[in-house]
Amino acid sequence: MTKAKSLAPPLRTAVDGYRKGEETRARILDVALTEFGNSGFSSVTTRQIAKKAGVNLPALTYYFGNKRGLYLACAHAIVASYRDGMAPVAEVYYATLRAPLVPDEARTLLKRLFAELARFLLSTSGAQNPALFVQREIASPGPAFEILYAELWRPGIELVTNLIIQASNGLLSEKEAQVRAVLMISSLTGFLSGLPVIARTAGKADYSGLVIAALDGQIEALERRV
Amino acid sequence: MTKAKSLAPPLRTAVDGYRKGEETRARILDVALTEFGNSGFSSVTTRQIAKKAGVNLPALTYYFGNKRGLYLACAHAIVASYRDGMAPVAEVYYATLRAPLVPDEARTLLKRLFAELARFLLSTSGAQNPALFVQREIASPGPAFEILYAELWRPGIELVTNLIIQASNGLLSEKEAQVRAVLMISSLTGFLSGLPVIARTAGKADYSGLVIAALDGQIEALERRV
DNA sequence: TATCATATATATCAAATGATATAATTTCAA
DNA sequence: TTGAAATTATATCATTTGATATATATGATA
Repeated sequence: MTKAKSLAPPLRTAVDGYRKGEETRARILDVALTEFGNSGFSSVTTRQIAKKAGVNLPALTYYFGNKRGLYLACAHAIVASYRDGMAPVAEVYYATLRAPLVPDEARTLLKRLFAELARFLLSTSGAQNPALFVQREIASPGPAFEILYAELWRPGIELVTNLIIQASNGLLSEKEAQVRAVLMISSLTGFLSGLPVIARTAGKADYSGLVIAALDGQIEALERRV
Repeated sequence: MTKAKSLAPPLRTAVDGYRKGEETRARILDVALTEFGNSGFSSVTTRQIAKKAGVNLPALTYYFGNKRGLYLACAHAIVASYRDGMAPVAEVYYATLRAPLVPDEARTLLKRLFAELARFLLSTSGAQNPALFVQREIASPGPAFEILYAELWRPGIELVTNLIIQASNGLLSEKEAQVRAVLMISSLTGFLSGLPVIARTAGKADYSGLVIAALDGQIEALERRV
């Protein structure tokens, strides 16, 4: 019964194949990340991507199956990139879940976490904007929602919520802390979306310092009293 | 030379015409606001809108010229809706620009402003989500960018920046205050985008109280010392 | 160098989509 | 009631778009 689809392309993975092929694959993925990140799934045409990547249309099919597959590959690449970029602080996650923290420790960890995140997000070189990609997918779920939700959003919110609760010395309920977590993270990604618009009037600059300072203020202001 | 395009449809406006026509127009606009707001310009097809509005395809052309025209009409409707919804606080805007304020006054005004905004945004009934519409258009400029930027974004940021400067008793520079303004507003709109996802785990609820409390905390924490 | 898997290119398809010409119907005022 | 303006419906077009069949070229390896 299993009709062998004899002509189905081998669908290059990231490991096998010749060197040049992998380069092309990477180039396509790179362009796709930029385009999808800036404009979203359905605004971008496969032809646009092919053209900007300097390949012809069937190359996308050859390497990624179809448009959706390419989009999913972008999502996976973003998850991996976050993993790498946030590795220094990732350990914090597990540390937090293991032992309870003194409020001031939690506060410090929160600050470090957000500083790292802000730096990572604001530093992503060039036109590529993974945060926008994620934000869009969360705001209106598309093909990559489940991945990004499960791999980035949920664990991120959970970690921050957890730290906020501990920083507030238990003064904030789970729900209150969660709201604050979402607000803080959203403010960062939202800031990134607005950045080109801000630069429009205020000029380009390195905002990471200012953003981190503002976030530190927010963290410092978390409920303290017992 | 001016060739009279004799057959060009009159392009119904909101004022003239028969009653039933205006109702149909409103119905189309309503559906468009929902669909565009949830999925963005290019994800939504004119057929989808026509179907959900219970009209046939040429009706969109008849009332709005083309897809882009319909999208722009949505943007204008959103601007008008904000104007109405925020009218109670709009006066604050002009008051602020006229006379300088004592820091505590500015703080109070900021709180009132954000409370009103949060209530307005979180209360928008049903599936319609104008904040998402605006956010998307700011993040990746489309046909309605100029309108929304000039009518909502810029004045909003300016007002909040202004108030923050005054609340901080001049301790914060224009740029610092602007960053904080963008962060605070972004956190709100970002929260809205995330709301359906939050409800996924935490259940539906009225979050406006919690959000307002969190924002109040942020405002309270603005630099005070002289 | 011969050979075969890998990679790129050409040409084309079918469906979806925005838009329009045009016909039928409805509404309201005279 | 009637007639013109306003509204709704039908049928159809031209592009765009994602995708594929298929041909050619390239690179590794025996």
